Formats: sequence, structure tokens, C-alpha cells
Amino acid sequence: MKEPLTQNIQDYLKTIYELGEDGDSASTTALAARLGIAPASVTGMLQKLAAATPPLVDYRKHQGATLTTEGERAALEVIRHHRLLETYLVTILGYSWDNVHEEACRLEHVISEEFEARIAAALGHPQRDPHGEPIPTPELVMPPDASQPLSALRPGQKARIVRVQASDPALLRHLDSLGLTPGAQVEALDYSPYDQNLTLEVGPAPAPPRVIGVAITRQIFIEIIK
Amino acid sequence: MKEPLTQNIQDYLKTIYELGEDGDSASTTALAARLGIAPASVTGMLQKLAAATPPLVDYRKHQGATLTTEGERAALEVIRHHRLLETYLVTILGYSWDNVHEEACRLEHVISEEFEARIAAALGHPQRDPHGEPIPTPELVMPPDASQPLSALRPGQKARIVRVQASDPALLRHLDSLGLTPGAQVEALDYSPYDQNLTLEVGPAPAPPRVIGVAITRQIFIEIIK
DNA sequence: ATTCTAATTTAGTCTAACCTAAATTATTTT
DNA sequence: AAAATAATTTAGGTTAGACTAAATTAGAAT
Repeated sequence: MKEPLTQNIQDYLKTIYELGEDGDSASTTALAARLGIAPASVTGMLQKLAAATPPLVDYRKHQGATLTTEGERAALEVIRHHRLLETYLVTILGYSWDNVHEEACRLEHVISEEFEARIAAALGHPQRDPHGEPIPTPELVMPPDASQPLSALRPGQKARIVRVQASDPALLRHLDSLGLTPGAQVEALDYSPYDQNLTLEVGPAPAPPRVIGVAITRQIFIEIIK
Repeated sequence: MKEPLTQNIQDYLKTIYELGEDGDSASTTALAARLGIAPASVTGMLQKLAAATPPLVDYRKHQGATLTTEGERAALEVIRHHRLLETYLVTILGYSWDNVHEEACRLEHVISEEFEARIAAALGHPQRDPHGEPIPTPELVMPPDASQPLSALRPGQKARIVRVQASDPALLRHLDSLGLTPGAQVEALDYSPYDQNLTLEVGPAPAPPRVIGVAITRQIFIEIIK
């Protein structure tokens, strides 16, 4: 009954969680795209996860899947591992923020609860990872995050970057070079409704304005200042 | 051609290396016992490993297996990972020496070369792990080790413990409580040829003599002093 | 040299996950 | 409302790695 979940299943649950964060259920195709496998394979797995004891997902044909309480626990456990690992790799082992994702993806499935506890303690029980993503608590509660996408910022508004929802190394290096990292302040100078480009001043001091496309501004999350 | 080896295959190669360290080839049964699987399964895998391109083992029916150069490289890579990880877990993360084995066994297959390099650097490129086992160099050369089993020590001889070849947590805790850890000095006070028990004084100071059976003394390796 | 035993191999299954191709259902457009 | 398109599911097949049971071979003992 309490068989440990395979790494594969952990990846499915994690991905279903991430796709479901904005409220809706995770579709077969979206899962297939994220996991890099054929949609037919996803269908098979969702049927299996829904039929497991206890069930890990709620699944109805053509309706996609959402996590059960059990499934969510498992997903949050993996996500906690992943984000603690990313933090550890950057903070203690000196990795750069753009190449921790892959390593954490492999490690997240194999570390023990003791390992988790020890790195959390070594890091001083951090609340967020190097990309600003909140780290679930040891009790597997996801801290609330009220940030909104940078794409919603409008001229005259100032904001602080809270998190960057990206894992592609090249993109992360690009953002780093622009100064678009968690904690940075930005002010919207201009917005073009036609292409949704946002012109930003990044940082506190006299900085050259940057024009950023929506493909990027949708992946950056902010809190508006005052 | 350069497909990455599965974790399973890595475990086979590592185990074949360990069983072959004393010269002879690794038998089907010995492998099955170590890996906790049925002998028939081992036969199948050995055939596969011998048929791989490049071949990872030399295998002849009923003769057991030895590693090819390729197979040995892969084995040493895994062993280097394992021993560096054990060292890191004990030295940096504060694990006790008796419970690092399992964790390292899971991690050894998934860490990157970058991870390996960073923990090696953080540890100052150690030569031996917490049990005294030599750590293969980054070029995958196993450092020579001239130690001999404690079971060969005879009354009047003094020795320093170099390595402890054991992974069972209960045994390791027991050895720790006896002071039988790498670096410790021992002197043989008595030897019983009938049961091969060795009576030892452990440590430098006035210590109570300990009578140790051969099941233990064969797993501890020493260098005789002067 | 023969017999016995222990080790090993063969043969045939099983499970987890994946795949492709074909069939079906849902959704959008006409 | 019907047709076209897109999403999803079904069906059938593959691979890795394990299993059991039966057959064989090697080595030891008579």
C-alpha cells in the first residue's frame, strides 16, 4: 500500500502540480509536451495514477488530471527537494543559477529525508530558491505567493522582481545579463499594446532602458512597490 | 555508441569490480548474492554486458565475469562518486559513518561531473573516504593500497587501521564503539588458532583488551607499524 | 570412471514505461 | 447542423530488467 513512487511517477505528479497552479487541470497534451513524451503515453499513465490505491490523480476522459491530496503531497515533496537542492547548489557549492535545474531534477528523486533536513539546516531553512520560487515547508505547505507577472506592469509603476519562472540556461543567462533577477527593482517606462513590449529601467541607478518582449515578461513575477 | 549506462548496469560493474579486487573473476552466484537478485537474472545481464559495444565485461560460460578496460572505467567512475559522496556526507553534512552508504548508493548514479568536481574541491581532493577506502583519482586510477587484513596480525605486532571494508550500519556502529576506526592503533596481545580470535589492545593508552572474531578482523585492513 | 551435488544457464513470464498507428471524441468553423 | 480540425484514447508492440522452473554443466567424492 505504501509502495514508494517511481521517479517517473514523481515527475508526472510534479508536472501536474505545476500545470495546475493556475487553477485548471493538466491536459494530456500539455503534460506530454512538458515531459517530452507522446500524448498516448500520458493517457496510459494518468489512467494508472487514477486507479492506484490511494488514487494520486482525479482523471476523467478528455478532461485532464488534477492531483488528489495524496498526489499533491507527493508532488510537494519532490518540489521541496528540487528547490532546496537548487538553493544548496548555488549557495554552498557555487553553481550559477542557470545550470542548477538539470542537476536538481536528477537529485530530487533520490535524496533521503535526512539529506533534505541537513541541507535545509545548512541553508538556514530558506523560503525561496535562487529563482525566487517558494520552497514548500517541511510539512509540505506551499507558501502563498501574491506576485503577478511583469507583463502586467504599466508605465509609471515600479516593482521588485520576486521570482523568475524559467529553467532554460540560455534564457537565465540572458536575464542575468539584463539584471532581471529576484530582488531587482524595475520601472516601466513605456508599453506598446501592439506587440506587448515593455520598456523598462532596471536597477536603482541611471540605467539604459530595455525593451522586453512578452515571452519574457510573462515568465517574470513581481510585486508592485507602493 | 556512447549511450549512457543505466543505473543497473553501473551497479553490476561496480560489484564486479569489488568482487574482482582479489584477483579472481566475479561468479554468477556471488554477484546475485551481492545484488540481491536471482542468479538467472545475473546470467542474462552478463551476456548482455559481454555483447555490448564496446563490451563491458569478459564473460565465458560458467567462468564468471571480469571487467574490460571500458567496464573498469565505468566502475571506477561510480566508485569515485560513491566514495567522494560518503566523504562529503560525513565531513560537510555531518552524517555519521554508519549511515552514509545507502545515501551514497542512490546519489552515485545521478551526480554530474560538475557536482563531482565541486565536492572534491570542497573536500580538498581527499585520498580516502570515511571508512579509509581509497578514492579513485579524477583520471580514474585506483590508488594502490598495501594494507593487509587485521586477521593476519599476531601477538606482539602493532598496526594502524587503514580501512574498514563494511557497510552494515550496525556493524559500523559496533566498530566505532570499540575504537576500531581508520587511524586507530592496535596491538595484538593474543591469538587463538582454534577460533582465530584475536585479543587486541585498541588505542594508545591503557585500554581494556578486546577479543575480536575473524568475521570482523577480516573486514579491517591495517599497516603494520615498524 | 561414475555419480552426486552445486552452480549455472535456458526458456518462458511479468511489469513499467515507452512507442506508433488507428480510432474516437471534442471543439471550432462554415 | 454539418464538416473540418485538433485533442485524446485505444490497440498492439518494444525494451529493460527482473522472476520461476527446468535443464545442463562443472567439480567433488566415491
